[in-house]
Amino acid sequence: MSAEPHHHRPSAPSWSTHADEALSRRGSRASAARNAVLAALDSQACCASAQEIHARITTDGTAIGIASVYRTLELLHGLALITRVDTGDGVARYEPAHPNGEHHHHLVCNACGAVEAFHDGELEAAIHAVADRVDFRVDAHDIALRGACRRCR
Amino acid sequence: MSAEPHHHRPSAPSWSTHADEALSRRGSRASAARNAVLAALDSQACCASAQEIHARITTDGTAIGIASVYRTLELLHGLALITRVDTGDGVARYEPAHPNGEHHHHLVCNACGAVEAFHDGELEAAIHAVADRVDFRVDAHDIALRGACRRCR
DNA sequence: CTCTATCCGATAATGAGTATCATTACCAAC
DNA sequence: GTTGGTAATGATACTCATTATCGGATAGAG
Repeated sequence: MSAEPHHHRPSAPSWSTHADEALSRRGSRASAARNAVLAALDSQACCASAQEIHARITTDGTAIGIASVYRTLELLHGLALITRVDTGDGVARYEPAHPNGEHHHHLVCNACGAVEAFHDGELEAAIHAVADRVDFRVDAHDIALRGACRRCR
Repeated sequence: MSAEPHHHRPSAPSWSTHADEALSRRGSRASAARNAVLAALDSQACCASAQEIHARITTDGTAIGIASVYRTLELLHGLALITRVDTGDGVARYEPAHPNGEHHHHLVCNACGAVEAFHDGELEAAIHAVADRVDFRVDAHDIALRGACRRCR
């Protein structure tokens, strides 16, 4: 296992480095397709669909098959390295899952489909309280608030 | 606004009656297909997909087209008479939305796909607090807790 | 009863996601 | 450096939920 490169770049604890390591540990091999998907995920602001990710990679000059995007996303999701976000339009979107458990939830505009992120500590606390109370082992939670964004209101 | 019928029958304030009235008010016509879908929704325990609803109606001896099920669900959803539940398996499920705003959320088993319902007042309160704080008009919220049900744990 | 807007059901089209499979390429061992 | 086992790739065929289309049926007002 190679040592972690302790660079002088504070702005990039880089989720993709974390993901890369987890994949290596898992015995997965590096490849152009996988690197491109990791890089795309790392640089996206919020969630993105498989096709959006593929389009961006293609635009950036790397030609990879759409199947590889789906495969990589499935693999990453299985390892809990990315989170699937379902906005209700029949398209799965994904975003990096940070190892410290830090995460956010989404505001979905019913009119234009825009997605915004928010975080709220009390909401998280309420979720955890419920999780302790039910007869169910809760591993994750998805919350979406739906309505109208500022522009569509 | 008509008075709420204060019957001696606590088990049947009947959502479908409420839905029927809302549809008539809207100028929609009654039909065998629509009635069958309303009845199916009214009698289901939790959420059901379009195909499940269609299968049940067919089994019960009424032959209607699958397109009518989708059409009716779309109409009802547009009037906020039903709620769409997305469990992440690419299939939309629906359940009656009760006029008093009473609703529940879902526990989804990642292993077997089972869906259970739960309700929690504090969670609702936390949601409303967030809704007031964000720059977004929040009309509805979806919450899904994912993990393993008792049998799959 | 007639007329017309609405709804119906069968089916074709759409589109996201998955399975298949021959080929390619990583990488540990030699 | 070469090699061999095997995972990964990409093109494409496929599945399947959902939507669009369209000719015919029907509710329900007048």
